[in-house]
Amino acid sequence: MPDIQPDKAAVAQQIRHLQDTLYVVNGKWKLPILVAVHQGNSRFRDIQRSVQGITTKVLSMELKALEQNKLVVRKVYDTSPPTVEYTTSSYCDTLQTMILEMIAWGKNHHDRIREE
Amino acid sequence: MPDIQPDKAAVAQQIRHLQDTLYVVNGKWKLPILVAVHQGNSRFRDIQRSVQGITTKVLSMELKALEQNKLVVRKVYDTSPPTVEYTTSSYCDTLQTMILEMIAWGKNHHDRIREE
DNA sequence: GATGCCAGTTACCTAAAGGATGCCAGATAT
DNA sequence: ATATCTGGCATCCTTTAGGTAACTGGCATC
Repeated sequence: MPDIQPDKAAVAQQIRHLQDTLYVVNGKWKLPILVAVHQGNSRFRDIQRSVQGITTKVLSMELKALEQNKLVVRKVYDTSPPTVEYTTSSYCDTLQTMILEMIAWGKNHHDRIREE
Repeated sequence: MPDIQPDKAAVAQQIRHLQDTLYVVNGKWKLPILVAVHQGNSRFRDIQRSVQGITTKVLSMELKALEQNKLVVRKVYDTSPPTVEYTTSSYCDTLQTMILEMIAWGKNHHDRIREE
């Protein structure tokens, strides 16, 4: 009976939330793509050039996934040839502080590694 | 000559920092494990029970990787049988705000998904 | 009229991540 | 005495992420 420890349940809950986030932004590329798009790269090739090393196939797949998760918006303009524009959604903005934290940590970590 | 756009370089730099972070905490399990350990689960089996669904093999591998990245500390006590204790390092604390942001976002995202 | 740009798609392949199962040895609990 | 706990390791297998390369079809440019 005293086996039930409420804080263990709370920790488990936190871990589940964390895993929900990881599920959406998993992989090498999703967050870098979001940053690139958010910073104004709206065209497919521009994004590809910003995110060093990504191939067209992977970028195409990742953009689709991000669109499904409502983080980016894809608009096609009926020009000739058709123009495609990617933008980040307002929902994507809710990720901003998290991403900024990750960028800051990465910078700090990089400096730290170089010191060794 | 006017091809060089300084803010493009800055964006590229940010993306690189982000990728450095992703490199350290990549995969399904590393951050959940860190949370579990940080919250006081110091024994192997306790961690395994906290991080739902992880197998001993994967946990063992991930703990080694985290130890190599100086995020967790492994101590063996010379009892019989030997007791093994995992704790988070002080360096790991620098990840805290980032992780808290991720947990918060995951919670919010989960609620948002359920509304649909 | 050949080349290159755009926004991708398709097919194929490899490496790595992750999962399933079984095992060990000493100790404690039933 | 036997069942279970500890901290893992070894083996085998499946899945998936990601990479390579080639191609498309309209338009513009050289």
